[in-house]
Amino acid sequence: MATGRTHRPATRSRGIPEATVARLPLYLRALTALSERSVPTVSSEELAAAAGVNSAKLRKDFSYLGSYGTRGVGYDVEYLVYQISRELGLTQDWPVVIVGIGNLGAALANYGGFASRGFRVAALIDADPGLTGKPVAGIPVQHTDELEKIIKDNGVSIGVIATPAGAAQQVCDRLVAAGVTSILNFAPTVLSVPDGVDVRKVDLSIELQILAFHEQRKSGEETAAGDGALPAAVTPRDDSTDQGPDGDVPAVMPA
Amino acid sequence: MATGRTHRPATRSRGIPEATVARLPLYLRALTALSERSVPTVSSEELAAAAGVNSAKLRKDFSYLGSYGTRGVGYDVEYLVYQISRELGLTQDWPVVIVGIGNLGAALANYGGFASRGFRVAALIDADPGLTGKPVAGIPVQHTDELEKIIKDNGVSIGVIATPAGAAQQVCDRLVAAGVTSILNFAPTVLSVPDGVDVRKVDLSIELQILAFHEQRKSGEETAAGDGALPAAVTPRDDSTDQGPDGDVPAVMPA
DNA sequence: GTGTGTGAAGCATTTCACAGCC
DNA sequence: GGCTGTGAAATGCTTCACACAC
Repeated sequence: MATGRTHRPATRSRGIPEATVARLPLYLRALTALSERSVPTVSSEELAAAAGVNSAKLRKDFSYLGSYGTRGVGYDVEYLVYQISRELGLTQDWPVVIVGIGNLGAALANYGGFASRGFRVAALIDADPGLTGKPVAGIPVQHTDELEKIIKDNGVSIGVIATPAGAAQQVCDRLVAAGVTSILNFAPTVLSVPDGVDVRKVDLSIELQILAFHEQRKSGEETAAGDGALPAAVTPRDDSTDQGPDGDVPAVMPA
Repeated sequence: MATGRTHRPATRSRGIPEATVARLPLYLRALTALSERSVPTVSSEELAAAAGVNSAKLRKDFSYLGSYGTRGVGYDVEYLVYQISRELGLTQDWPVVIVGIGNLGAALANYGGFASRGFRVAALIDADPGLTGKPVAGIPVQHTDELEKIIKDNGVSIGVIATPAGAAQQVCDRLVAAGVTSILNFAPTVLSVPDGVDVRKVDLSIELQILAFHEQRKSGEETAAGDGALPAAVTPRDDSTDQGPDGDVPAVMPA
């Protein structure tokens, strides 16, 4: 439906809730898989299960994008893939630089999920001269001295920091000064950036700590410890069909 | 699905809100840094800045743990480190196995943040016989066939999956069957697990997509594209002093 | 009948703002 | 006087439940 009204409805100018934005990539991944299997349409129930959320949430999320479904039928897979891609800005190609080519940086460089989703690794950068010129994932590593030039020549606006914590802020400052306005930070440090620059962080040890917290309460049954503190015991968290944590948080990659 | 019951009345009594749990590791990291510099006390304002959140939120978070501060003064650094560590279950040692020793698995094995935080890499596991016996981060890789034995012999309850997406569910099933009850998943797939098992996921391409979404609206403006319509705004995001994207909810999940 | 789209209700989290203790 | 701890208000997110379109 589109044609007629397209008003961006309602949702007021602000747009789409952050929580919804964080789930769009999940829907997109599930839809892409369906698309590859040539499935023409899906119901909110099926898609929700594939994405690991519940259907009411999914329908609500989609309602912020517009009315892209057909009552009594479901959603057209291809059409939704396109709409979500567009909403996320993936119909354009984003050049990305990865700074810090250690184990993690190399893992990121090799991550296939980039290219397939509108991202292109424009350059790999490391401060170690010994790495300069050496190819990683087919791309030669360049020295940090070139950072500013690389950013400018390639029109890079998204940078990934995979350096040790001690170097992160400095790298961040240089990226920002060179024009980067979105940063994905893997270093365990809080980065400070000027207004207008977005930072998202992924911290492996934080995720593990959160798991440890819940793990601790499972075996500990008595609840008691101390005083009445824990809730009931065994079942700690919730219930729904959701799998994702996400609401936001962290994020990922495979290798 | 799930459910039958549901609603755990949740966090009632002493239960700590998920959003708070997700921030405790941040506070702990900031406090550890202060501790290393031998700083004896901090105010909520200072600590909040170091952790990248605002002070009201931090005080509220701490209020769920108890009254560990001193009015007019602030918090005792060492004491808080201890209390938070205890709350997170880090005063005990958690053996962890990493399955899938590709670039990412190797990066995780080498990640120093583990050992320093109550986690111990008990074993590295990979399906490639060519890797068996080869040391990574000083630990010899073991073959997948040994998975169940390793889990049991070491009393492992937390597993990290860093395999390709196609192998993830299978690995997950084996981990769970062998007794693992918390899983950190780096593979871009939704895992299904029985009730009582927590899964957290980290997905790099999702994080990048979220950045792309915001990036798009910055320069955006012209926008147009197609039919839809982006809102107008140039500056969409944010505001506060927080750095994390997080806002979101974190994640745990049962399944 | 079937499954979407969405007000309205229900919860959770954040922020405010100030009383209370040092 | 300074800074914590916390009710209460504000905001944001999720779930419910049902009218409506197909």
